[in-house]
Amino acid sequence: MSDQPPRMSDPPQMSLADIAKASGVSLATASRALNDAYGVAASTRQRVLDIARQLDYVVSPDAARLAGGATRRVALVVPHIERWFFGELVSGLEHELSAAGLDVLLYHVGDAEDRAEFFAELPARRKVDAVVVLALPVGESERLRLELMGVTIVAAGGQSAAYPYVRIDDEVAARQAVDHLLRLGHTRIGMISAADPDQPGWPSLPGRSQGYYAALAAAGITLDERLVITVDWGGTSGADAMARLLSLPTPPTAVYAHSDEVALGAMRTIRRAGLRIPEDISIVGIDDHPLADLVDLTTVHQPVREQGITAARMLLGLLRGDTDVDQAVTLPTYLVPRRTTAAAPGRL
Amino acid sequence: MSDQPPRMSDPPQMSLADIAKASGVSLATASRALNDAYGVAASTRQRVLDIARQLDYVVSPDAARLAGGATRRVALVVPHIERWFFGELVSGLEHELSAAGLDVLLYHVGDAEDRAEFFAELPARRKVDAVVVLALPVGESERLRLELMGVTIVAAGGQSAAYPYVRIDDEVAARQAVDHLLRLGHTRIGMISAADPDQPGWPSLPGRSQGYYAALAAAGITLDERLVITVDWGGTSGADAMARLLSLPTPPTAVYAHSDEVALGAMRTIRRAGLRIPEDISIVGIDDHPLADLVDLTTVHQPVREQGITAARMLLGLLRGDTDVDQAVTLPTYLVPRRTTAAAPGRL
DNA sequence: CTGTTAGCGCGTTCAT
DNA sequence: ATGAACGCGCTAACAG
Repeated sequence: MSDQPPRMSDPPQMSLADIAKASGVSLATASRALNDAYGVAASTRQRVLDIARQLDYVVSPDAARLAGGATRRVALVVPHIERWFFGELVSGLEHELSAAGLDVLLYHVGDAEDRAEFFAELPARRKVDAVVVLALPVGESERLRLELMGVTIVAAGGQSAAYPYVRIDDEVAARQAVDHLLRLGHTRIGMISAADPDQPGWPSLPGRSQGYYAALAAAGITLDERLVITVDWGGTSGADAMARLLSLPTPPTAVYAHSDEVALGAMRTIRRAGLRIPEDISIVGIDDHPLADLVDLTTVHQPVREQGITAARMLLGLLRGDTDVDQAVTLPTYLVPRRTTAAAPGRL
Repeated sequence: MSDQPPRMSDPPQMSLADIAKASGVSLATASRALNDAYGVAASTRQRVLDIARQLDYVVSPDAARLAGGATRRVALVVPHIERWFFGELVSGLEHELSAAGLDVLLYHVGDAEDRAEFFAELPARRKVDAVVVLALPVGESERLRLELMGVTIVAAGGQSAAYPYVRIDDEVAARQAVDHLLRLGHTRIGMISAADPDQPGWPSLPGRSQGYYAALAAAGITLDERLVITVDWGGTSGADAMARLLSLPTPPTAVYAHSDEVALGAMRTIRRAGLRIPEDISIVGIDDHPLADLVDLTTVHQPVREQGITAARMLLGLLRGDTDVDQAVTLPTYLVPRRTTAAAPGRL
């Protein structure tokens, strides 16, 4: 029942007028103080701020917005919130954004249809000051629509359109994975590529395919197209893809998967086929999913939460009008060797 | 205030007044029609609705709220958005809520500190019509704070305080897991319990411990307390706990873990110790995490996304003022036997 | 059934 | 540096 000593505040309704009166200033001055605007004596501002905090006052975003101010809201547009990668990204973004006093609106856009609807509806109502697009390609018309409404946009966990972005270099990550296999002496390396749900057959992360091609080319290995399989994202698909790889006349001695989840599926297929990892077949993924550590999967680590945090800070800077914000950040990735990769059979 | 350079003077922004005029009715009537209120001729309502849709008009939540209406926003208070369980729950909630035209605000409260702050400041105050608390125990003092917001509250993925809830029965799930082990002839069954981060040493899901105790008791097995280990949630902790279990004079022949993630960690320890699963040790988890299937982990399935969907519908009903909404829903769980459990050693 | 009117809480010109 | 007044877009009484 009894709360903390000094933190007693339950007036459900408390308006700017209240704190203005309590501070002995006018509404306008109180407003300016809270908004960090020009033309307020430092001492006055401080007094208002103190009173406001003491009274546990928060401006009503609704009223603020209506009066022409900012909404203090940011929309996160995310394709698959149930996947670890996006959860982690959202976690980082939310942390920074809410610390800055911004509210986070979550919009889950699964397929292209959801997306079209989102971009059609959101701008019309000016519900937010900014939009963070998570690893989602944004079309040109969608971009214009948003731009027109004057909302700031940032891409996190991937690059899209011409927005400021925070990402990793997928091609580099792919090369780190494949080069590792190459170094171990593998020459017959399969790739299980994760497809874009909206564009089956095409990798959703093209860089992760390009890195594979580049690595093979650099090693002077001619591509065997039968070794490349593109499937839906997810473990089950990975398992199926691996089965196809194993049924080849000459199966690969190593497999590179676009993601750890896919790699895990492949591992199950390999083991069920009675083959050993890494003695018979090596496998490497990308992401460094927390479970990768638990299954001893060799993978390429990418800093996911940090991408979210960085994107949030970038956005905050943009919103603040800073002129020196770096609008193109690529975070580093690195190989994490574990127990699913070893020298090619008969080569040690 | 600091917008993009060019101030667009072409805001396709239209108001209720516009659609009222276009429909040849008054503001009030238009409002009533849009809000599905009583006392509007069906024909009039239809006309207004048609015009509104045709003009791609959406009411401004800000103005609506300010004028005393609903915000059409719901807050999701979630502890660990990066974990699969919560992502899935959020996904289900978001889907239903946004389908009903509600916006979703995300409040991530990680540790006890976040939580204290959340409940102290109630950032969601006056911003939402309802809040959904995700698998988060709400204390009495916190409950009072929440109540202060004067909004509808629902608990999803767990029960908390006296709010309407959707959950599974953790004790039943635990019994399904442990009974399975018992049926296989195991008598020495260890438990790796996942602790509440805020209250180390105590299981965050007490029912999952109680089910274990109940199952053993029902089987007439006296509890060996050394077989129960409580660790932080997560795979690494599971691995550590398993190591302790293995170092016992007489290690268990089977292990029941509070979650699949924990079970995965335990599996790694078992395998690294040179023991075979399930020949030497059986292991079972709870959740049916998508990766459980990929590692052939026996577990108890719980419908996570469905809990989110159900909670959302419950909330919608409450908001709508329905009188016949079921405010206490417990969804069923079931055992999914896979390859990590087998008859007790020397008993087949 | 429908129209009129009065704010909701705040940012913003204008004044001073 | 500060204050007074206006209006953002909408819902909620009240009339009619």
